[in-house]
Amino acid sequence: MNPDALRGHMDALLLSVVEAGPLHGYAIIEALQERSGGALSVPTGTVYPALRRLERVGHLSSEWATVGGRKRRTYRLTDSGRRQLEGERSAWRAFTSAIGSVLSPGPEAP
Amino acid sequence: MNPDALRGHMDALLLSVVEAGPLHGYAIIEALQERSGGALSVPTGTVYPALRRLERVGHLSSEWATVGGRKRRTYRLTDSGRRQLEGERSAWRAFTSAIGSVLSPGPEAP
DNA sequence: ACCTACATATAGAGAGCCTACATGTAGACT
DNA sequence: AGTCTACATGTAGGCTCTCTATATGTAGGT
Repeated sequence: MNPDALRGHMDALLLSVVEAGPLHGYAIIEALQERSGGALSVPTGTVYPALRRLERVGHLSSEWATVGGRKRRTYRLTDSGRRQLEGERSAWRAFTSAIGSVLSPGPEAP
Repeated sequence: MNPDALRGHMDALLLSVVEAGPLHGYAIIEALQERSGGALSVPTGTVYPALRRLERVGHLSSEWATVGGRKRRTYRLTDSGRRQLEGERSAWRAFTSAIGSVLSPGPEAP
């Protein structure tokens, strides 16, 4: 997967994964990989800063927890984040539709 | 359309538009807009450098022409570009599939 | 004279994703 | 005891692409 292709879609991915329930960073990375059938291997250096960014703008909130002697920062979707995710989903549909119509060869079926 | 979303998909778009036949930059911008139903308004400052880049790596070739007193640089898909376009299309399918499966809520249908 | 459409190009900014590196715990295996 | 892997978070710096803004010039209409 070309890294650049993910540009601008990372937010949607992260928000979508924490939608069902709170998750910590490491689990988010695993969930991303699992839900994409192994196609998405997003490095930690991408995910952790992105999560902080999403928290900074209010789409996520976080709290520390200690499980089995390990510290986890668990992220939760805020109301703002939920609205954002809705927007991201419709933007995604518009995006794929636009690119798809350019990429698909031949005349489109009416 | 969020500008960042196009990252890494510009090449596929440009190659796809010149697939049917040679076009010059300005016409490529119009074709992009038309074929996407108006969704894609890519600025000249994006397209012209991108076309030069694609020529530099060998996916496009260009030649100057003068039509109605105006100079045009007309781009044509090379063999390398044609192969690249094929790869871009399958990458696009993989990409939408991966993101889509993460974004779509609820359990997927088997 | 002025404005719009056509046509190409470059400089500089901005943002975000990646590679590497740094740090530390828990548990399994040798 | 020592080593290795999995778990877990984080930062610094680089890279590349897209965008904004600007520059330049022709053709044609009003």
